[in-house]
Amino acid sequence: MFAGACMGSVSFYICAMHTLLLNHIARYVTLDDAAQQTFCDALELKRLRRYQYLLQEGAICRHDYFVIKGGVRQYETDAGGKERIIHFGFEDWWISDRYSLLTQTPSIYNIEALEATEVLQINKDALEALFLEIPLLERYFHKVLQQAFAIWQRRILLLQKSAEERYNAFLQDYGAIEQRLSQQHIAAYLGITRETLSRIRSQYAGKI
Amino acid sequence: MFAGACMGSVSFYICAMHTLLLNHIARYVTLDDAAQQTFCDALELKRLRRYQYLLQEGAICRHDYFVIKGGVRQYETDAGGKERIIHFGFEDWWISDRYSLLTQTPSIYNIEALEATEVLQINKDALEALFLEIPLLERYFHKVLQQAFAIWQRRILLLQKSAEERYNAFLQDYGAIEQRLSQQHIAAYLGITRETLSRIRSQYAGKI
DNA sequence: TCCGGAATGTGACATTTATCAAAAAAACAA
DNA sequence: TTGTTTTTTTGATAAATGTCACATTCCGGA
Repeated sequence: MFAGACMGSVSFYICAMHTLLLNHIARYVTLDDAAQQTFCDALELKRLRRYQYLLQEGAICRHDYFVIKGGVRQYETDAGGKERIIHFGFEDWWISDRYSLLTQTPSIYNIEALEATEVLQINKDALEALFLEIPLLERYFHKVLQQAFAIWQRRILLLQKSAEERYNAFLQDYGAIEQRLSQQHIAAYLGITRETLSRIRSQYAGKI
Repeated sequence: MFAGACMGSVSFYICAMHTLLLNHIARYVTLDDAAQQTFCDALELKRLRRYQYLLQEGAICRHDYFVIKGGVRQYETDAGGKERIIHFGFEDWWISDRYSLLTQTPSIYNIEALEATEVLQINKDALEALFLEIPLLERYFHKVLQQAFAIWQRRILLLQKSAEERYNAFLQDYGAIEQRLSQQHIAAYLGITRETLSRIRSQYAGKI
């Protein structure tokens, strides 16, 4: 167990499970050991089986989640029962319902594990408290959000284009995780039906 | 002239043009007078006539802009010459090409004044330097970005819905600025043609 | 006031995508 | 393996939206 591995001398409080996140942070800011320790202390590991929820519609989102293993999807179920995926989260990605987290109102989204998944979660209030203590930490989260924002801006442009263009862009951006997703999830992410996606794909098969 | 009004004793360095922005900041964090002064010193006023560009395709975006009067649109012109508006900016909104700003690569967007407009601009590097000096300032920008992100998340969901639903949501969210926009700009924002928008609107006329 | 250009509205038709139904293929469990 | 369920593919058809052409309205400048 990870918890066990964390016991013992002080130097072992930072566990293997934290390294992915600490490396991620190191790409943006340089935290000293004490700050790393303080931050890691606020993290909690959460394991999910496939189909298990990280967040369910109607609940208030109180955590930000960093995926260290596996993958999740964040989706809305509309009045007609159709699912629209607005975001995926795989290794090295932060995920949560930012709107619910910000306003502390019930979420309209579900976040569900696509496979066996492990995330590190941090409580919103705990994180905000840490920002006061460690300004560099806020700088990290700010930078990560800036990057995410830039990507989402691009996505908005994409959603205004044809089904085929969206799929091409998806392959470019998410080629690495394409094999881990079902067609219907890709379609739900692109805002098209699985039938349309299937037809686009079969066109390609002919061309290649 | 504003510049003139700013001359004289030290207590007048913060000008009328800054109050909208300072009030905006005050809604998120509390800056002391010195910090306000330092921040305002980094700002520059820019006036635009209608149709004038704040940013042109191909240029590297080096500023973040806060609109204090008037309005702008941020749009892409695609290969077929069709314009897609990804964002508007009116009073009390920050606007810029976050991707270009972040990566310092040429922008694919134009930002153009829709009417006579005044913005306060701040240089990216100057702002980052200020973040080190005034951590609360980074907190403010982080919070503003969080809020913008939440709104954009919602927009992505909307873009996956029907033309009519998008228009309804637009009226809800931007009812206040609807009269200041032309139909074709609204259509370009919603990702539909102006003909389709015109037809949706004429349906309503019948219902009311 | 009138004129000319831009924006908006309308109709006919084309294209894209969704919907529904069912078959084929793949994944999974006993 | 075999049987069962889920996912993907395929076809026929419907609905939504786009395109093109042109009429109408709106608006600012001479």
